[in-house]
Amino acid sequence: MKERSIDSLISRLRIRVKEQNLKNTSQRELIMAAMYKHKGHFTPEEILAFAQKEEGGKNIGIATVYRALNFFEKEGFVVSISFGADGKKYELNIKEHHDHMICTECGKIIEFESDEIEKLQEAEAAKKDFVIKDHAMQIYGICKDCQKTNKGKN
Amino acid sequence: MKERSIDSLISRLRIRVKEQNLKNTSQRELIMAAMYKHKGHFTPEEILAFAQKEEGGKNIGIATVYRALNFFEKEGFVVSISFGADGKKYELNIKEHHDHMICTECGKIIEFESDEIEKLQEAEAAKKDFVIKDHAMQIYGICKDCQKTNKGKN
DNA sequence: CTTGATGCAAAATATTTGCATGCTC
DNA sequence: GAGCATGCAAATATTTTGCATCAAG
Repeated sequence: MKERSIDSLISRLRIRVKEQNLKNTSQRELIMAAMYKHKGHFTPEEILAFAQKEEGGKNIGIATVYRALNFFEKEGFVVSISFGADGKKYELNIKEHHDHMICTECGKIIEFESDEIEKLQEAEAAKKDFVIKDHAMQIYGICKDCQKTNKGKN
Repeated sequence: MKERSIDSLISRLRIRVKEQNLKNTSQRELIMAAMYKHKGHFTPEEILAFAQKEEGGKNIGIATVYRALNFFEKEGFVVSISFGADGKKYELNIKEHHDHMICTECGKIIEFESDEIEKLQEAEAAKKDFVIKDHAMQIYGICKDCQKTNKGKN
């Protein structure tokens, strides 16, 4: 499971910004750095809180987080995942593979990877002349722990 | 690609309702029937509009749609998918497989299925002692049409 | 200096909830 | 009849936007 370093992420960010004749800002980089530190799936509000704890991030506003996340998502730095009542959550896209099992009882997210599935995805995409930029897979079900506690259901 | 009939869906709904000592209502059934007719991915507002066009659905409220969708999702009748700025969309879960390719340029959703991926998902879940109830897979990228129109990008 | 980005607050959306009343069972 | 579900409106929550100002290039 190869991961990118924060440095390579930031430099990729700067490249993408430059390519589009936009301006680089410390806020956007702080938001990315904050997401890098707190690996996982978070709401924009949570990401804001993390970013504000970063050096120099005291007064970042929520609007900036939304703007940054939308940009990151468009550029493929971030993926969003939504499940049930939990709303939309964002995660830095730093892993080679990107798949989740989500427990519908407790909301726990288990990550996994499969090269075989990856290859089959590429094969399916090729059939439809579709160029893959990113992918996400969610398996919904009952995790090990909840199977124990939740016998009589269904 | 086997699909359930609307009748089997409604009867499954009634069973789930009864099991939980809830009460069956025409609204919930109308919402399900409306989703069945308009196969695809829709926002709660869109689903409301469809349901209101159903016989006897004139004055269904948006709150009822949200309540129904939350119930349907909890019970596995419906899956939600969220991508980029498009917000959360719901789809009746009537197909055996449930996978999507989403074009990040035009938002088009291409459906596909793969038994092999299905089997691998089961294998992965087994490794983690996870009981699959449902699954969803999204491949993000550029569709055939947008590849033509959009040469110079990236 | 030009123009994109930010922070703030307001606006627009989306989603949930309280409550009186209607319907199932 | 008892109690869940509904519709409506109000309350929240979420996300976007306008605008004055800041700051990158």
